[in-house]
Amino acid sequence: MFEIISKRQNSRVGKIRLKNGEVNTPFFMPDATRGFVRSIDNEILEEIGLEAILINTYHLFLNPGMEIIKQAGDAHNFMNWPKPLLSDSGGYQVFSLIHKNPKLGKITDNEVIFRSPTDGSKHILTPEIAIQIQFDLGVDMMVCLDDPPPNDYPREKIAMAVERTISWAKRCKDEYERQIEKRKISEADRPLIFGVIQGGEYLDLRKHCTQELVKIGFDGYGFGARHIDSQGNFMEEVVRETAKFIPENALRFALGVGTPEDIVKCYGFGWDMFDCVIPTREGRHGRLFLRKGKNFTDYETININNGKYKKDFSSIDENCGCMLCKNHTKAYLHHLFSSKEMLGMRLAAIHNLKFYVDLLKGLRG
RNA sequence: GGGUCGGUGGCAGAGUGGUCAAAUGCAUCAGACUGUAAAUCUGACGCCGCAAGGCUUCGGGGGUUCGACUCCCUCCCGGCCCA
Repeated sequence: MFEIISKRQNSRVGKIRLKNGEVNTPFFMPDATRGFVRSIDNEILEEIGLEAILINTYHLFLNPGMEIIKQAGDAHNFMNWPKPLLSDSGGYQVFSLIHKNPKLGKITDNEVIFRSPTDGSKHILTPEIAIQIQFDLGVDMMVCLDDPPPNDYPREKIAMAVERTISWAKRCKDEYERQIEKRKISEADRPLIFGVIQGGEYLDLRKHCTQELVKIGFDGYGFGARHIDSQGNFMEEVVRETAKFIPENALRFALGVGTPEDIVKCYGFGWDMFDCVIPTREGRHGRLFLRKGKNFTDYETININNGKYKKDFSSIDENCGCMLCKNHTKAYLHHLFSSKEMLGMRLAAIHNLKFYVDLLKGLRG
């Protein structure tokens, strides 16, 4: 399923063959958390050159709910995205909702109880349910439910989260095998399954977690929680060394990574897969990633909201061929943003995604 | 001409004797955003100062008062009503 085509030091270029198509590694997936990349149609995502996108178990489970998705067939049919999909397990919501705001739910060794921030309703996710949902979504790659604690938690709490993540990973793998058998899925069509490595900033915990997950056995391993420390600095050593604990023939997924420079660094350390909200969210907020030359790793960012762009009729990024750069000036994009016109946010998000796609293409060589 | 209501910071608009350099919204100027509770959030926004603090403000002028954006007089300007 995963084939390494070339290697250089720790990094590698490869190809994954999945039920719904091939994906060249390293690659970046935009987050279509609720079944859509905000403001951007799938047709444009394909046109930009994206080969896979990420959807979220928790969010789709809540809305529209699995009944609707099953009626449509699966998530590919529902979204009309025939190419590979990866679903995140809802583990990140354990972090972003509950760890950050305990009122929004409760984590026990057995399950996660979410309280919907919008209507207060209760939703339970167990490792088994998370896997069942992901089979119903019909994705090409799925992720085990995990417990990602904030990096500034004390060591003993991080260690607890590691043990919980390992035990949930085992339950996920068991459920995965049950589902494969029950649904009579062939080896060629089976979705890949990823374990998630926790351990915060502690390399020994990361190592222990990885080793235990490898014992269970997964197609790929994700670097979980956050790859930046509580001060916002890239955890270079932990991210670099953790990659080395993962078997070479397994995929290495740097979850939630990241800025272009973080992605480039992670790639150098041997990570193959990335996803992040940065290009779309920051685009919507007016931040644009611009190449400084032909070399995509040399870039700068601008905030198109800044007053200095009001009369700047220069092109946005001469080295980009996206619909924004082909057709419009900085002054015009500034005007769209100051008018709060959604077209501006949309064009900026499209541009940033194109920047990411090209960056990854550049890494592949 | 008579009556009446009103004139507050870039705009809109609170405030009606001290707690007011003056609510709030908008605009403006910046910043943040990393497996999406995010078209969101944060800060600045009279002048000087890093700050403590100081200085000058609520149409103009004059007055009452320990103290006025708030009360009185007058002038200017605007809305509405009557002639």
